[in-house]
Parts: sequence; structure tokens; C-alpha cells
Amino acid sequence: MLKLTKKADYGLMALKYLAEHPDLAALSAKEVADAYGIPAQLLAKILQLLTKHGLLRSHAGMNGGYALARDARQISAYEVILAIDGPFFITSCIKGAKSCELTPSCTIKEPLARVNETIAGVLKSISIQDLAEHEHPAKRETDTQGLVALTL
Amino acid sequence: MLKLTKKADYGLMALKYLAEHPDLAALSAKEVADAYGIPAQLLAKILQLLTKHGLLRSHAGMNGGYALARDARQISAYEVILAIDGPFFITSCIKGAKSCELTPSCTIKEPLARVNETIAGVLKSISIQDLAEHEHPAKRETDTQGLVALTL
DNA sequence: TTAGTATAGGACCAAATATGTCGGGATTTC
DNA sequence: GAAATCCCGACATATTTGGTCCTATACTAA
Repeated sequence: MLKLTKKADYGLMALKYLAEHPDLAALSAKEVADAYGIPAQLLAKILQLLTKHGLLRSHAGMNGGYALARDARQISAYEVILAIDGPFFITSCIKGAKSCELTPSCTIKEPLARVNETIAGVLKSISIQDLAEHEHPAKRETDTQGLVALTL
Repeated sequence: MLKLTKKADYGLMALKYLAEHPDLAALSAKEVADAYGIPAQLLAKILQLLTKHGLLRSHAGMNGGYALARDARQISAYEVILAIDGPFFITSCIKGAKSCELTPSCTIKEPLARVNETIAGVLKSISIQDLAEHEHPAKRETDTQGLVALTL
């Protein structure tokens, strides 16, 4: 629970891979899949989804494949996850949804809605570029923590 | 994905309910289940889990039931979720885990580990007491909706 | 001491979701 | 036109979740 699906993982990995090879005009689904040992057909579909959502540009034919539709800095992890898994809510019954009709139950939702926003916020603040630059042993003490404290 | 299981939801609701009835020495699983329309036997097991993890105190026999083991302020949503669903990681391959052996794949993990910590942090900062005080009719107009609608 | 009310927990099933595969079609390049 | 590639719906499998059932045990009160 509270974890990304493999599809989302794969998608992020693929985008990261593309971001790391800006020189190449396009990479085929198969190339990326092989690079990571991901089932090719599955990755293909994921990349198709990302294309449909405007995060990638695709090109059929020989030497075809996928390329980032925008600069890696302009694509957030949030967008990727959203494109692949659809909108997510930490609780099933976020306000506005028609769940929770039977039960006047979910008095839980209100505070958790804010958790939801916080998570979305963090994910939005992470770009594909951030994923590609994985050599940053420093710089991680403070940042995120601040965020958290704030929103509550 | 990225959402709480129903069990965790139920658990939070139940604790909230207990927090709202500090007067009563104990509430049975059935009472709580009825209050929210939750399957009684399922909730029973959830409460058993919470008891095993020290968040509740249980008492068998007539007029038995469950009560918070500590002040509602001292029980975080994080603990509840952890007790019910076990440790969660946003990625399957958090550093330190032995996953990702086959694939040198998950270069993704490092940045997402921080997301994970952030989420944990937020959840730790929310207490059962916070859930119980649900009367905050103001301050909720915009938030969630904007998020979702926009990004899609 | 016994009947009734609870918790404790194992085994199991059903439903939902996630993961992965297959096969046919459409595009582009050579 | 052949090869490489994207596109996409249908299907099959695996895993997780949600929920039930049954039995045992503990406690209370009459």
C-alpha cells in the first residue's frame, strides 16, 4: 500500500533513461526495456500512455522510437504517475467523490485530503531531470522535512 | 495506487470513534462496526492487530471491548497504517532492501526515497486526535479539486 | 458454575487490481 | 515491398485485498 505500481516505476525509469541520452533522437521501447530488463511489450504500452498524455513524442518506422516531449526539467514525477496510473487519492472518499454515501463514515477524509495534497506537491517538485542526476550524496538533510511541517 | 487500504481506513475510523468517546471504558468491535457500517468481523481483526501493536487495549467478556492505549494525541496515523498494512515504501526497491538485485535498474529509488520519508513525516504528524476534531467547516473550499482537475 | 458476551486467530474464499502476453493493424524508412 | 517500429484491444495470469467462517479462549454476571 501507498506504493507506486511497477508500471509507474517503469515509466519513471524509462523517462530517466531518455533524459540521460539527450543525444539520441529517439529510443525504441525495446531498447529501453532491454536496458533495464523490463518486459518489452509492457513498457511499450506504458510509453504509449505517456505519449498520449503529451510527455513523450513518438515516431514509427526504422530508427523510430520515443523522445521526451519537453525538457526533462519540465516533466514532473507527478505527471508521469498521473498519466500511467490515473489520478490518485489517499482515501477512496475524497470530498467531491460520490463514495461514502452509505456511510456517513468517512469523517476521516478531511485531514487526509491534506496529506494527499502534500504528496502530490512533493511529486510535482521532482522532475525527471532530478531522477537522472542521481549522484547527489549531499543536499538532502533539510528540504523535504520543511515541507511537511508546513502543510499541517 | 498510492492510496490507503480499506483496512487502514477502517482502523483510522475506529480509532477516531474511540477518541470521540473517551467517557466509555471500552467499545466492542461490533459497536464500532455498526456505527460505521463496516463488516464486523473484519474490523475485529483490524482492532486485534492494533492491539497487538500496542495502540489499543482490549478486554474480553461482557462490557469488554477496546480502548485507546494512549492519549489520542499520542497516536499517529502513521503508526496505525504501519500496524495494519505493514511498512510501506513508495518504491519496491528502497535502498537497503535486497530487491533490485537482478536489475541495476532502479536508479530511481534514491530521489523517491525522499518522497517516502516526506509522506511518512506527514502521516506521523497527524494524530488520531486531529481526525476526531473534524469540525473545521471553513478552510476547505479550493484545495483538492484544483489539484486533480488541473493536472489532468 | 454456567450462560452469554467478548476477544484471538487460523483457514479459506471471492473480488479486485496489477502484471504480463498475444495478435492484428498502421506508419515510416530503406 | 520488407523491416522496424508504434498503436491498441483482448486476453491470461498473479498478487493483493476484502471479507467470511469456524473454533478456541477469556471474562462477567447472575
